[in-house]
Amino acid sequence: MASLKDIAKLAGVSETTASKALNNYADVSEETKRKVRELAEKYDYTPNMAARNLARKKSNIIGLVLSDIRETDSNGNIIFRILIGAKNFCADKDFELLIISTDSKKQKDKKLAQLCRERQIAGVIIYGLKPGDPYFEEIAKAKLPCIAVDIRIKGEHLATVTTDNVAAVQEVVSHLYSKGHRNIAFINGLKQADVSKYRERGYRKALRELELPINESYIKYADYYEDMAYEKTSELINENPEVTAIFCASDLMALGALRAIKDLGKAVPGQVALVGFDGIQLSDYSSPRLTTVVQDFKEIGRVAAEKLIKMINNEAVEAVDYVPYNFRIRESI
Amino acid sequence: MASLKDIAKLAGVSETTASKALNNYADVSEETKRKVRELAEKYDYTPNMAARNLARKKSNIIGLVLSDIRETDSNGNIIFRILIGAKNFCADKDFELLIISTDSKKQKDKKLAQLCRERQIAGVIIYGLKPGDPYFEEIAKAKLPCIAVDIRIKGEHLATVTTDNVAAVQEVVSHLYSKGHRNIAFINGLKQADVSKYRERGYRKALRELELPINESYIKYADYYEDMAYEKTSELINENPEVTAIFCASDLMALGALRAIKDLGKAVPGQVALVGFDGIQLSDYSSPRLTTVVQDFKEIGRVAAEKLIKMINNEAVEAVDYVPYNFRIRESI
DNA sequence: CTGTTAGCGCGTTCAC
DNA sequence: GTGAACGCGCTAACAG
Repeated sequence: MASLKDIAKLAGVSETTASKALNNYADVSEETKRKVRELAEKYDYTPNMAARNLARKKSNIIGLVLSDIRETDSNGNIIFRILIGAKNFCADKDFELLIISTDSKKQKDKKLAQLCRERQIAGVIIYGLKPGDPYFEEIAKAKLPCIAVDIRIKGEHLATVTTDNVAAVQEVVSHLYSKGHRNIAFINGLKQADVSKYRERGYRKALRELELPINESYIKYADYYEDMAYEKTSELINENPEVTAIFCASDLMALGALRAIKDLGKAVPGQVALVGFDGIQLSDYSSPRLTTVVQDFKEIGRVAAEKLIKMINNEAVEAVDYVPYNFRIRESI
Repeated sequence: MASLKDIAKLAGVSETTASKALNNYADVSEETKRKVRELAEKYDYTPNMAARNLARKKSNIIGLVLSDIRETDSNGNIIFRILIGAKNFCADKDFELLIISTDSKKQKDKKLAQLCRERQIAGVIIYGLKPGDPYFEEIAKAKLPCIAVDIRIKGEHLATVTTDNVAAVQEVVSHLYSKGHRNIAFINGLKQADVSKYRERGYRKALRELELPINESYIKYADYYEDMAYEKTSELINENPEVTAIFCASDLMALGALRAIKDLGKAVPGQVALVGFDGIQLSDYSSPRLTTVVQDFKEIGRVAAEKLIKMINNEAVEAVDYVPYNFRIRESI
């Protein structure tokens, strides 16, 4: 409960001097500094950040904007990992990370800019926003420093952090090819999502470079739902029994695909090789254990926070940062 | 960027009147209120919470204190669910939820009270603190309103939210008994943890009430680690081949136990029935799917936030709240 | 009903 | 080296 005023009084100096002493200003005698600091230590003094930010007209708070979170989602872990990565970095830099959870409805009630003003937020990291969400447009227009995870938005105050989806998928497909597969199908996620587009781009590019024909009936969209992936996979295999490998744009969909393949009486990896994407915990516990592209979400969160803080400090940053992924080969291929 | 001052100026009234109008004070004419509110709406005015809290000498911020979080932990999801539950409730009550992540080292550097002062935190929810952590003692002594999840700490400013572990385990054991099992073993977690104590109490109580002998060699401690559970289970079964049912104090340990049982050439549930605890996502994906006590972590988070806010408002609350669990019977028994 | 004064806890000129 | 004065954005107590 000790305030700067208390410490100043105890030290027999003005608040100004006490403040300067604690902030290590050059124009305060060592003797005074020592005294003030001792007292501060003794009484567990800690500056009130809100008051400090108010006075400095600055803020050390950044927001993590999450849209439509469902705690039951398999991606709960993904969000959590991003959160931890960002949080840890912020802690190191004496920044505060505030979670802002919204949904499409809430976004109509209050602008992001208002939320940020209300909470003194200097910049935001966004994850999970869908095209069409009100914030989506607002961010592009506003001048709020913003890092978009997995979404490409262009602008002076905007930057992106993501996994190199194109390269990752190319690596997957090439590896499948090298194992002898020639009929490689693709269960993609929600068509509108940016990541889906890039993953599909990687798939098509890989096939072209390998001089394999692109069979449009080999591409299905299961919107990142496990059950939908089950259905689409059944469909796929019934229509194209010659398929020997399936790449899914998420592990959860791969799990759905796995069930479908088994239910069709085919063996994984014996008759159909299966690859997922994300590297969620479940992928390591299925049987067979899933070969997948492990994304480093914690690092994504860290890099996002790092870039955002740089932007807030008016330092230049790259428009897009790619965080290394890890193609982890396990039992399903 | 519009401030109260701006709105007041535009409306041609004093800041005070503008403030009163926006906060719906009775002693402001409807006419003035309307005018001020219109302007506020027009310019997207939102009060700066930090400044408001400063002036009111109150805070609408509560902290969620998390210790030693590892994003790779299976309990990442648990923490996340608690977080969402608490967050949603806070959002409804216009409270802010701030995550405070610490570890045993950090706890030595800065007291919890300091962290809270720094961030204007009115009260905290703690989860995952271990006995011996510096904060543990501090919380008992300090006067900070505090809700401990899964930990019993007594005190005026303290309360607990948890699952009724004793009852849950009794239900598990009784059910196993009703299925004909008489040799029921127990893989417990970290002996020092509060939840472990209560789960063990439930186990012993159930056996007593069923008039089954308590065989101490049926009780092992695997500290909530999957690998350790694997070893302890192997040990258990080798020493006591007559065991036909094993209850594990966490799903993750149950997964380790499952591997052990299979590796020993026994079938689940054919030769050994297996029950877990927690209801993590993995429990629903193992084969066989795990029978388990599903804890409602989101609700735990919600109740924790609700109680804490009541305490902050000086309302009376129960010392302990039990959040309903769900004994979910699946394939492993 | 409205405005003046004062202050929350802190940082920043700018004289002294 | 030091401190008085002022302001950050807002609210509370009190006059008018």
